[in-house]
Amino acid sequence: MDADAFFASCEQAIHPELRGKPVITGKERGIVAAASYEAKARGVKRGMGYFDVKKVCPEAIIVPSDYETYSLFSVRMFEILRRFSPDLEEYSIDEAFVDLTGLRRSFHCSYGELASQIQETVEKELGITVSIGVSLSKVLAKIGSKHDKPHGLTIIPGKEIHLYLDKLPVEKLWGIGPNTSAFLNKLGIRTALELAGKDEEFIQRHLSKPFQEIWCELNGMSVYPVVTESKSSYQSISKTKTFTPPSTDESFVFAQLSKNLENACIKARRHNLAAKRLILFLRKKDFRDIGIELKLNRPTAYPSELFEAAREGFRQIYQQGIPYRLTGVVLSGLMPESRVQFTLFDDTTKIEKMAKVYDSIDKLSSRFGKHTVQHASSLPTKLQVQHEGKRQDIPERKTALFSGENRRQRLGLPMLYIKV
DNA sequence: TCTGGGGTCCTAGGACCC
DNA sequence: TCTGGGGTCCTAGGACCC
Repeated sequence: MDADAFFASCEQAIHPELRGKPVITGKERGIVAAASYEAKARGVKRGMGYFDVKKVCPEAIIVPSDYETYSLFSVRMFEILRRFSPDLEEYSIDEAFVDLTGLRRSFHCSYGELASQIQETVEKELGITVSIGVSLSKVLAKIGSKHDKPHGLTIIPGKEIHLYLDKLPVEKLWGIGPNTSAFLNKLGIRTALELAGKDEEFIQRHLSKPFQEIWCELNGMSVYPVVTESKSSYQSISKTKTFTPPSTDESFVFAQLSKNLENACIKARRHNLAAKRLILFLRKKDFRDIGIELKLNRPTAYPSELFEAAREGFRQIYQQGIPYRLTGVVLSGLMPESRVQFTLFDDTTKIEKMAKVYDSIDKLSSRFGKHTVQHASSLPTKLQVQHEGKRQDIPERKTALFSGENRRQRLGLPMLYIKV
């Protein structure tokens, strides 16, 4: 099951005055996150900039994304599905896989009728429409759900699989991206049916595991399980930010990185996680990335423990005079904070102090808003305006430097700016 | 489609070990 | 000191997804 234009539909569900109108979400990002079908009909696409949106659809109503509301709709949607089957995979905020096997008996109806009931219930209770595909495997069900949108219900029985794969280009398949499509095309395979029709030996010779699995699924052999357990934790946490125009200002670029690092750590601490590895990367104007992965002495989610490594890593990847458009950090090798052990050589007193500092920072943030206290190294973020000739002073906020800056530096403690 | 942000998993090859 | 054969772990990078 896949909700139709989910974010936009949620907006229309709670704001009746938006119904029937071209609605776009993602105002805060500057690009289209979701577009209602009214907007899509006028040529609005995901990822479009608003300049282009205004051209094709001047009457579009653009609203900021409201993730809390969408999550609420999502939760309620999954609750409805659970009434039908406990074997539910929450695949994304607006998509789910449900294993209906065996349920014809208890509901006294066919799988198709069951799906139809699900669809009606969601639409009646939540006021949004969904599309459903019913078939023998997840890949086939996904094809079905996309086959007829919005408000579609497509059943693909084993005998009719070929009818749905025939006209379907391989690049439309779930799990096959531009690269594999190009490769398959070189092998003379253009449609999903051509891929499914190859024999097993051919598939094993030319393709790696993920694509062998897709081949099985296309042929009605289910190999992807419906994963019932909800994702409890993260493998990695990343924060990236694009800035325009691209910058050659080293301190500005590092400040961006620093800010991302702070944000990633905030998220890690919120989930009580500590990272064993830190990845830094910069994206050049031409969209090529350069990055470095650093092993940390101690799993941590405290920026002040990471800055030294980050500075060194940054020094290694940063090239003078090259314009960058984005910085990113990834915290990986995550483990529960409670399982972090001290080594013989850790300065436990210092670490405990640091823990207290960050605990306080997090408390202040929850009371007064994010970044009430932030690291000084993230501050040059606001100095961007130099491209127009002169630097502006730190705007927006009046800031005061914590006294004792040098002493804090000596102690390896973070420097703090306080919003007044 | 000249391109935003946050994720996951797989694979090849090197380092190292017995 | 050189050699064969077999295995594990780690890392960089690729490919995809929403």
